[in-house]
Formats: sequence, C-alpha cells, structure tokens
Amino acid sequence: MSEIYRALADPTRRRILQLLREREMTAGEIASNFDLAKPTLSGHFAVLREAKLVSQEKSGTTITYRLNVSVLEEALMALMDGFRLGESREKKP
Amino acid sequence: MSEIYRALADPTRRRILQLLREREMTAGEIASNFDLAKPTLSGHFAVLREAKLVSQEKSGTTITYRLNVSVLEEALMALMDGFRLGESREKKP
DNA sequence: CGGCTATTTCGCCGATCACCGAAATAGGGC
DNA sequence: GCCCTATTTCGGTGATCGGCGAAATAGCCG
Repeated sequence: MSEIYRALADPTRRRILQLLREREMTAGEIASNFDLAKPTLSGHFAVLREAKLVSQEKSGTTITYRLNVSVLEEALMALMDGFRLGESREKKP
Repeated sequence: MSEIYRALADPTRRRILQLLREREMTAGEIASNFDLAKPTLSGHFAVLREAKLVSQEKSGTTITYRLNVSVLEEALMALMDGFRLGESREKKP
C-alpha cells in the first residue's frame, strides 16, 4: 500500500498518470511529453508498475501503458478514509 | 501546492496528521507516540508547517499543534480533481 | 540569578532518489 | 544474418531525506 504514496510523491509520475487518464500510450509516446532521458522515464514506469497503478501490454517492440483507474481510485479513497474526512471530530455527538 | 505531496509522502507525517485529527496536541505529546528523537519530530513538524497542514500556538514553553482540516481536505480534493476521478474518460460522450 | 522543562537549530551520516549515458535485450523488415 | 527501432538494465553521480546527539533558545519557578 505504501508503494502508492511513493508513486504519487513525484511530480513526473503524477503527470504520467494524468496523461494516461486521457488514453493509453506507449512508453516512447509518454517519454516524448517530458524533457527527460528514456532511462529516467523507464524507471518511473517501474515505480508505477510496482504500485500497480499502471499495467502494460507488449505488442512487438512497443509497450503500451494503461492507467489502472480502480487502483488509483481506491488508493485516494483509502487516503481520505485514513483521515476520516467528512466525519466529525467528536467522539460522542 | 507541491509541499503538500512532500508532507504526505512520509508515513510518520501521515501518522502525525491522524493523531491531530483526534485532538490538538503539544509537540512533546506527539513525540511520545513515536520511537523517534525529538529533533526528528521537530523536523517533521516543520515540513507540515510549510505545507500549512498544521498551525501552532505557543503558550509558555509548550507549543500546541492543531490540524488545519480545511487545507488537508482541499488538498485531497485537488488531488482527486487532478485525476478527474468520477468523470468519464471520454471527451465527447 | 540558577536550574528545570519544552522545543528548535545545527552539523553530520547513511540511505534513498532522480537523473544520465552506455550497453544490453528484443522484435520487425530487408 | 544485419540493421533499425523501442525499451530496459546497468553503473555512476549529485541532491535530497530521515535520522541522531549536542548545543542553542526560550519560558517558568524558586
């Protein structure tokens, strides 16, 4: 569960997730959106994969990344739940 | 805005925020909940303060920390918004 | 003032991180 | 087989991070 916090902590990775919200993209396609070397992005993909926030599909030499919306959704819900937002601070109302 | 991600990225700081959800606490009181040295906790307080997630009130030699619920709430809402969770992925429905 | 308590500031250290270029892996086309 | 493209793995580097003990700051009390 903690890998998700790690994944969300980096701005580049958050941006990647936002890009994938629009549509699935290949590794190179994603990389073209950044001013970073391919190996750097590849490392970010690995972190997102470990957090299960994205899944990959190989087709020939290209790898297409897809956002795992439900995992992201549940992670943010769990985060809100952890802070019990929306509930009262009182123990005995 | 990015200081908030940094603040939330560390488990100790998340735990501090959860403790402060219950009630405001002095620095020493918070520290007694962890197996960490006071200077370490003091550093965490500084990060939370920079993110404006907590505010402090000085009274004598003790400093009481209070959770800034609205900032945390808005930050998590902004996070959900950033990923547009709850909306469709389609541009033209 | 001197001592006690609460908290922070000040180096310092080891671990982790983001980043890169170069090399390795793998598939497709000729 | 050989080249070209796509992507990852491999070392290495500089920056940031979380942790600590020691010292500094500040208020209270006798």
